[in-house]
Amino acid sequence: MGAVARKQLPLRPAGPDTTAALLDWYDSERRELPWRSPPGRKADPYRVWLSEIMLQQTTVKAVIPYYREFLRAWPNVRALAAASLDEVLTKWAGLGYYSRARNLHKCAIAIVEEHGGRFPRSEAALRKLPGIGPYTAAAIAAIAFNEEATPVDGNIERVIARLFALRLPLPAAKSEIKRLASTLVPSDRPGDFAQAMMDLGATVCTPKRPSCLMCPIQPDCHGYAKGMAESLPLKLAKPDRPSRFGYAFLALSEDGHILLRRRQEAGLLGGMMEVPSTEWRDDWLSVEDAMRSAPFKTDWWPVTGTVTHTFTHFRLQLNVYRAIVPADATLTFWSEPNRCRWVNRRDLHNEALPSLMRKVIAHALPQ
DNA sequence: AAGACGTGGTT
DNA sequence: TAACCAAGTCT
Repeated sequence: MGAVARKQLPLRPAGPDTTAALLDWYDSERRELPWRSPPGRKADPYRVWLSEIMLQQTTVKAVIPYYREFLRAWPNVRALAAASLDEVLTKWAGLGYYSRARNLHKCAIAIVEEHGGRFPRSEAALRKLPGIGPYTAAAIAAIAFNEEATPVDGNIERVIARLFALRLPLPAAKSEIKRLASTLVPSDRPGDFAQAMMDLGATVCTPKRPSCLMCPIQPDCHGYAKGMAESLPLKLAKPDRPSRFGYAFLALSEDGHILLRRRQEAGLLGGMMEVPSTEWRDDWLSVEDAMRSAPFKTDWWPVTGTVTHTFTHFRLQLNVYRAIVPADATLTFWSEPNRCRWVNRRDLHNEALPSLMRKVIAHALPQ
C-alpha cells in the first residue's frame, strides 16, 4: 500500500449542487399524482390543501380514491364549505384520523368567511387555519404559491437525517432537521424542491432498504458514506399498546334496519356513527353489567367470536350481541335516543361509519 | 410536551 | 405475529 493509498474522497457538504442534482432527478422522474399540476402550470391551492390534509399520516394509495371523490363532490372550497359536516364525515369514512375531516370542513368555512374564498398565501396566515400545522402550512405555501417555505414531513426528516448523518434521535432532532433542510431550498423552485424531497423519500430513500445506488444525491450523502444510511434517522422507542375491551349491540329490525348512534363530536371517532356499545375499558365488564348499556331491553344474543381492531395507541376487543326486533316494536331507549337512528342495511354506504364499525356490522351480519 | 388520534400495508 | 410505517395536528 503506497502513501497514496485509496483514500475516501472528501465529502463535500450538501449545498446548491445537492439541490440541483435533486431537481434534475425530479424533472426526469416526475411522478404523476392526481393533485399534481403539469410542469409550469399553476397549482390550485384548494387541491394542494385537500391533498395535503388527506396525506397526513396516510399513504398515497389510500388517499387517491378519496381525493378523487372529494374533488368530484366539492370541486372548490366554497362547495366544500356549503356541505354539512355529516356529508364530509361520510365521504371521509374509512380514511381515519377524523379530526382531519372536522377541521377540513371548519377550514373551508374559515376560508370563505374570513378570506373571501381564497387561501392566504403566507405560511403564517395558513398556519392559523384549523387542521393546518407547521408542515402543511409550509407545504401549501411552497407548492401552491411557490413561497420560500420548508415543509418537513417524515420523508424529509429521513432524507436530511441521512444526508447529514445526524445521530440525534427524533423527535429531538426536528428543529435541526428543519434548519438544515432550509439551507437547501432554492429560491426559484421551493415547491418543486419540497415535492422532490418527498418523492425521493417515498421511492428511493425509503425507511427500509433504501436504493442508495440509484440516489441522485448519494455522492453528497454522509449517511451513505459512513455506511449508516439505512439505520437513520434514530427514533425513540414508542410505548407499547394497551388493550381495551367492550360490548357492542347490533339491533336489526325485521324490515332490515340497523340501529346506529352518533358519537360525540370530540375525541376518538368523533362525530362518526357507531354501533351502540358499552364503554371501552381496560378489562372485561361482566355480561350483566354490559347489558345495562344496551340501547334498550330485549333478548340480546351473543355473536360467536370477537371483533379486534388496532388503533394507534390501543388494541380493542369487542364482543357483539345481536337482537332482532319487530318493525313496529315500541322500544324504551335507555340512553340518548336522539343520537340514535334506524338505518336501512342497504344504505349503510351513505353513513359516516369508521372501519371499526363496519367490521362490527360485518361480524354480526355476515353476507 | 407527551399522548391522543385510524387505517391498511409491509416486513 | 408484532412492529413499524405513511405527505402531522391538537391539546
